[in-house]
Amino acid sequence: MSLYNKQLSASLEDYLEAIFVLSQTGRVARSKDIAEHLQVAPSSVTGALKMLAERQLIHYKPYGYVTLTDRGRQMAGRIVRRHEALESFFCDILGVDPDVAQRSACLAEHAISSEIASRLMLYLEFLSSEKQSGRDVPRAFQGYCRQTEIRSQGTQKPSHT
Amino acid sequence: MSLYNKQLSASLEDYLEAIFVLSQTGRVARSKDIAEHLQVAPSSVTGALKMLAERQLIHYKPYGYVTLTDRGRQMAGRIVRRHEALESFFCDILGVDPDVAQRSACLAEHAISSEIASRLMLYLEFLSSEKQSGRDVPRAFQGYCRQTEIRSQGTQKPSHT
DNA sequence: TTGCAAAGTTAGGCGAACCTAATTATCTTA
DNA sequence: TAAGATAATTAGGTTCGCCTAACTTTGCAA
Repeated sequence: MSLYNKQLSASLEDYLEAIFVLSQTGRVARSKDIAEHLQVAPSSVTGALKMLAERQLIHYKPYGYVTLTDRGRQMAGRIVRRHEALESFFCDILGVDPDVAQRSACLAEHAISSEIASRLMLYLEFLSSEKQSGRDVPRAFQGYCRQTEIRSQGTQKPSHT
Repeated sequence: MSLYNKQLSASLEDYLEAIFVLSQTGRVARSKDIAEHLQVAPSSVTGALKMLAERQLIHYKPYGYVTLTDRGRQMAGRIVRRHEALESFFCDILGVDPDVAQRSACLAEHAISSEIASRLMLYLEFLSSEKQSGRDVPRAFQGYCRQTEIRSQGTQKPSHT
């Protein structure tokens, strides 16, 4: 009846991801850093850390440093890879503004199943291999987008600038 | 200070979408139908309908039928198109199980920006046009997936069946 | 070494979104 | 047309995730 196997909410996934990311750049993840990274109040972090500790995803003692358990690092890694795959797809394939891509990836990473995540990674790999074979799909798509813009020139409603 | 322009939560978007979908199949969307469609208790529907009415997205009177306003239909349409684009991408391009694709689309539709949504639709269009020109990218990807499966045959950890 | 600033936690409260149970309204049909 | 069935709403409660304010702990500097 413990929380050990209960799956994480989107919010807790964000905390776990933040700890992972911060652990990589600086050496330890402090509450303050996590709070800043996620733009929440420090007291919200405390609550989240307790939840993650109950699930044995982090080592946590009040007033102490936060580190990931093996389990936690594994799970955080999955989330980060998911995020990166989505961000890369939005930005590099769809050609969306990097900042927008980052923000949407942050939300969508909690929404897609693991089956979709792994397929997406494979798809990105596939497009890379295609490029090496001289078929640059993203580039062709860029061209298609430009064409479409031109084709729809006259059909736009007039802008108010 | 009204809610008119406040943007919808994921949950309210789901209700709006359900009303739209139900209005298309049967003629009117009853509370009961919405509740069944979204798998929530009828009393939850009542609360949501009040919120949507405050935002002038539906016509709602207690015990009466629910219909979309023009504004509501417009917004619901955007959500549905988003959903369809995601579902199609997951299923037709990535080759994921239709049921899984449907479920993830339902969640991800609330996560992606409108810029990404329109780009994704354009990308699907692009792949169709490519197919007509004899370049079937999804099919090539399928082949790539099969290859990868074969290549990684020996590197799998043994299954316990 | 003490004493203050910074960091972290606890306490208490709020809104969103759901639930169950009880009540009210509407519909149907005998 | 009146009663019972069905649908919808209200009332009240739970959980989650956040907040502010007050407090405690820690660490650094004089």
